[in-house]
Amino acid sequence: MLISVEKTEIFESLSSPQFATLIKKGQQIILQPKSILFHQDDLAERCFMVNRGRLKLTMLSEQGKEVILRYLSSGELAAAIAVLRNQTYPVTAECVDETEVIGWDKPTIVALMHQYPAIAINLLGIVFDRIDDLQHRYLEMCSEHVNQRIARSLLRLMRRAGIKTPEGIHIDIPLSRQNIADYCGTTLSTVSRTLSIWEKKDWIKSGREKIIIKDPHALVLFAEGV
Amino acid sequence: MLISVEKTEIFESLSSPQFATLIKKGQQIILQPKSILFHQDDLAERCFMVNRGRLKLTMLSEQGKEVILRYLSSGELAAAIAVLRNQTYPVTAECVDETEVIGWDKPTIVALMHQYPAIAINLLGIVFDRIDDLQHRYLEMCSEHVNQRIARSLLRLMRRAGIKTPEGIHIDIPLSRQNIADYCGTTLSTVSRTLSIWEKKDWIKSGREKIIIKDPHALVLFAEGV
DNA sequence: CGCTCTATTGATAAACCTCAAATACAGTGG
DNA sequence: CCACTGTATTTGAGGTTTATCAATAGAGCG
Repeated sequence: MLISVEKTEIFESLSSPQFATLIKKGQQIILQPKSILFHQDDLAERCFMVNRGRLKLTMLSEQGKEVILRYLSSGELAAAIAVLRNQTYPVTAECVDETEVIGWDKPTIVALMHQYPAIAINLLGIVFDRIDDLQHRYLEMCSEHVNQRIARSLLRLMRRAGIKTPEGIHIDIPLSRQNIADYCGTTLSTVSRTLSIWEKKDWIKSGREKIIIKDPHALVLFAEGV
Repeated sequence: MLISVEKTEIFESLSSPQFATLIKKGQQIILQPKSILFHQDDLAERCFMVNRGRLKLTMLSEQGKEVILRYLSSGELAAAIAVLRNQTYPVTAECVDETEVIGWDKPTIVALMHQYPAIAINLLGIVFDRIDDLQHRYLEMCSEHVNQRIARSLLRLMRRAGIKTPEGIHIDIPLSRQNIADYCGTTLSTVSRTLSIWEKKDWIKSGREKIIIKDPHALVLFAEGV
């Protein structure tokens, strides 16, 4: 298995032999695009680390509207805290590309945490980032207009999955207008209209499920209401 | 100090002597209503447990709009994860009533976590609840109409701070229309209008900074879009 | 009783969604 | 290489929701 300590967020302060033990105790799973790793309201029996590919984490409202919470890439964890509780987890994890994950069941991960307290403490750091991200997005949802939120969403996705190209920074996730709408709580039409305007201003370049950001600075200013 | 293990969320699986040690290592602080325990973008140098009274956790948007993240009551923790990172924490904690907290500085809390791994693991459980709450509210913000969100907010506050009275369930937090608006991302006028309607339907009874819920079931049905 | 803070309510405007039709694009099989 | 098919995207018209502004009424306090 091609897993390095460096690319993981959870095992930062562990030694290599400790890390090897952890991976050995987990189970490798390979999934096809669009398959579901775990489903909303499943009992959280295992937690996972993405090793290759990407997961899309979503929630479904009672009216059936899908909301995207986050995209996870290599080294990131899913259901890591949920597994510690004997509860269901109201989130669905769907593969965007072909995706490889390592899974640990509850007894294993709990035992590992007791054996290496650093894991739990690292996990707290990771969770802090999640809360921070969620709180900021919650703040934006409460206080900003749709197209500001779209700008911030593109910038956020760019920071997490951006690849430099001659044309600009390419967001390396297949993102439809609908996906962007689900990510920032609006509709396909509104996203499409907004992106059209920005494309005319040469701030972005977009295609079918593809976004390239040509002028991040303009988007930042726009998001800040300038 | 009047602190019991039972009423705290963090120290659940600790023995009483262990618990006593923890409290002894902390610092007791008593604050007047409206005073600020920590301010948005302060460096998180201590974490706190509320022992008496209530804290209001808020964030401020770039345009100056206040958003209420949560009200904390006895036994709940503030800045508990932020303190583990050497970072600022974008949240303000303001006292609603006269409030007593216990504070621990970073070296102390880190040492305690290494000494008693159960603390870090309990903390993960608490943090899970926070994330769960935030995710649900984020979902609601993304997918529901204002008055559905107001209904859910009242129900949520009722569950966390409700007191049974002959008239109905009283939310034991001084809540102005503006507070409710800040809690669910809308405006004072909209909240006032909505509550007026519900008062006429006899679902609630409200006064100056006071809400009594007379028919929770009606609100639940309304929130679910029935 | 007057002062201040909170709440109510109306009128108006802006933001945004919904619905719908047309167009562009990628992949497939002939 | 081209037509075909299923998505994805664009764009318009119209309506709903909700914010904004503003003026009035009510509650609590010294």
